[in-house]
Amino acid sequence: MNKQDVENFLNEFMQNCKSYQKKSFKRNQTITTYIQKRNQICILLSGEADLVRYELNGDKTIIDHFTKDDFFGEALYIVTTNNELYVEAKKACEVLFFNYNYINQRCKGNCKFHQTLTDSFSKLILDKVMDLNTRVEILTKRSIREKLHSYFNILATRNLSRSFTLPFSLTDLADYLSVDRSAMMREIKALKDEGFLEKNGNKITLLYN
Amino acid sequence: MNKQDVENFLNEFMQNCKSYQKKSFKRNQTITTYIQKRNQICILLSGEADLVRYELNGDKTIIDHFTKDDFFGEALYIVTTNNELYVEAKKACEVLFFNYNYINQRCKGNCKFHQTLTDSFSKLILDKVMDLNTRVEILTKRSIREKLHSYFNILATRNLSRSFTLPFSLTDLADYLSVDRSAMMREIKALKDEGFLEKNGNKITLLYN
DNA sequence: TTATTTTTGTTGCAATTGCAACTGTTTTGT
DNA sequence: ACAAAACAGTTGCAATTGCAACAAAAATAA
Repeated sequence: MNKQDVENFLNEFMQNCKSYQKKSFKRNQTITTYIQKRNQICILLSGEADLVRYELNGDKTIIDHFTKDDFFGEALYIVTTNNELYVEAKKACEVLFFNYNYINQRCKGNCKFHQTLTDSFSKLILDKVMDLNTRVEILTKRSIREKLHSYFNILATRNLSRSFTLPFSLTDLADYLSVDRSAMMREIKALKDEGFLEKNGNKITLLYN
Repeated sequence: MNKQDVENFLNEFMQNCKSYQKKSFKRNQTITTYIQKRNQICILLSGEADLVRYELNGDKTIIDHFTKDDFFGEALYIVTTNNELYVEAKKACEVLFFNYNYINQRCKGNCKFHQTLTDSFSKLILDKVMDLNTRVEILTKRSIREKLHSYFNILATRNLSRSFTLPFSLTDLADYLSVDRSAMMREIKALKDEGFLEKNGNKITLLYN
């Protein structure tokens, strides 16, 4: 199920089924928290949002980054720790909320769109697994340089080009890679100086294979 | 679906369905690789195995650790990079192989166990998502001390006790946390000296809340 | 049971990373 | 349009981490 499929499906779903809520959020508003066990599934219809964790020492980690048609919710993020996680709108967002229980249950009207959702859900989850595996792949790299290299390669592959635009700010990139921002900037500068890449604002071009 | 459920299900499955292969492996043998796109799903019936990646520089990373009734396979590990991943037997293993396509297809005999598998699969995947989220949670911690703290807390929570046995050797723990072994040992020693934990071989007791 | 391999435990030293503290630029909100 | 906030870009210095190289203990294989 690709992004276009998701979009088509959602349009049909929203026209035919009333078992969801749609809400709008402004920049910096909290869309949801992963504290209460609400079995909530959310789909981002427009805008951008981050799943973030704040440590006691003030460190912020961007655990995930969501764009149009991404889905999230505590039903998809079950851990054994009791950290407080927030989904924060980075831009104005429209979000669809519904309950995970619906996914494996028929709704009262035996609505066929729930069935479609059920059928699609394992594929959506597999996408989520892929994202998480990618994230783990990057995070297990032992140096900032390797993390950048790994992440940039993934972006280049996705973009089918050695040029690509970073999906978020450099500040957020550091949080995503879970490294200090200034140390990351230093490393990016070194990569530029050594001729491994070119950088124009948020646009990166890799100069190696 | 807990471990007991998985076991019961597998027993029934294996008695009633022939669309799988069962193989045995000795210690250090490679069970499978994640290179070819085989859509293979594997279930570990007995023994222990690791999903590992070898970097060009020789670094080894333990991406995942499998014990009885865990399932794995490249159908569950799709990334955009072309790294070679191996599943290596740490002890003598028995493994069940079948194809992911079976999961969303009826088999020729319209076997009801495939249906059960289909129904169970999204739950199994959710468990996988949980594991991955936990892994990301640990890996995003910025220091070895925080990584250890985070991981030990998870083990303590799972074990419902502040005492627990590490599920793998200290050497492998370092690979799992993606840090240098000697640096990790130094940190464990510091934690002992500072009175945060006690250690007896692979048994750890946390002395804080 | 003995030899071999793996694991544990340690340490000095070098390299990397994080921290703090700035300045200038860009973006956002009113 | 202007003020405020966020972001980008730097740097010195301290702390942490990784590397290399051991010896001793434990586990495994023959």
